[in-house]
Amino acid sequence: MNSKMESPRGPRPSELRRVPGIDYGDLESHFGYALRRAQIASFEAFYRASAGAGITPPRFTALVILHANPGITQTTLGNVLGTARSGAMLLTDWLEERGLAERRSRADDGRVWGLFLTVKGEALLARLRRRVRENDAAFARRLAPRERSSLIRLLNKLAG
Amino acid sequence: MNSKMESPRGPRPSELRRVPGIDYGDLESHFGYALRRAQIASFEAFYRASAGAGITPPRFTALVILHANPGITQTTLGNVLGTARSGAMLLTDWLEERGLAERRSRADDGRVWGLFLTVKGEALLARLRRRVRENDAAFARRLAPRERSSLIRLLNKLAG
DNA sequence: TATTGTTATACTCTATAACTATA
DNA sequence: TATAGTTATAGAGTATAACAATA
Repeated sequence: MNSKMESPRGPRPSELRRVPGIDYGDLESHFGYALRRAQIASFEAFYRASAGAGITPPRFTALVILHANPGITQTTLGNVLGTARSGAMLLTDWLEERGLAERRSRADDGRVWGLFLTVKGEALLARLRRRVRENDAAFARRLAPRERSSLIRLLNKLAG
Repeated sequence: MNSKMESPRGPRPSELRRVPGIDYGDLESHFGYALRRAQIASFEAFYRASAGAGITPPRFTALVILHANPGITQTTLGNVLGTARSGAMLLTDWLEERGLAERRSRADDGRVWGLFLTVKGEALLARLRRRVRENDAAFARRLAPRERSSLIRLLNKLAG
């Protein structure tokens, strides 16, 4: 791991742990609140796994998508990530500056770039994938095996 | 509802819907990704319910907490919301400027404010609570009744 | 005309650090 | 000394709008 950490400032996952003596009202019965709490907990787990590489969840998603869909355009990447074109551009810049991805011009359409992971990008993804998976598994260990598959299924059903 | 909408710009929940023809790799099997997708979907539902009032999920949480814990301090509110003191301050300012909450000095400790909802704040909370609950229920209708209680239980177990 | 990538700009959220008043 | 609130500042993320090149 590199000892030079990126972005020591800026938004990191907050704690959102229970504060003793506080009455949370009916918050616990809301799906929105329960999802928010669980997602923040999972963010924490992710950051522990990817600390030092500067890889956030959206960036990790971009690496996975580029690996599985070589030659994808920036606009499509933005659609997958749910961001505007300009955001996909900044993300692509970030990856390219670090030599993780590259833009290649495409003969069939002069307007678009095809995006590809570099060898370095593929290597980082392979390393991260292992650690993220381990961390995801460790995080999920709070549940019984049957509960885990049940939760994934329910979440995907809920997300539509 | 007021026709004057707040913050027409700025971050709103993005879509993050499946893009046809894209290979998502093993993203679906990650808890982090499934949680993120489900949470964004629930954000969308929340924003539909609270559109126009400028109430975000953290602000709604603050209203609920202030209602259930009258006289709470800003620092404690920040702990509940998982934000720094300065963030709790800005949130309190926002609520106070709109006449939803007020700061009262406390005789026992000159350093702190006691925070309270105003009559207007209580009224807004009552209205929002109904609509948020309805929307939460509509959102959850994608699941069978037994699945809903199961999901809430699993999420809370996961969040710790 | 419509779309892609780009650039410029603005806004929200939230963190850190230093300051003041009080404990 | 420690803590609450405050203020100032900075940074990340992301949106909108306008522009040039290409379809």
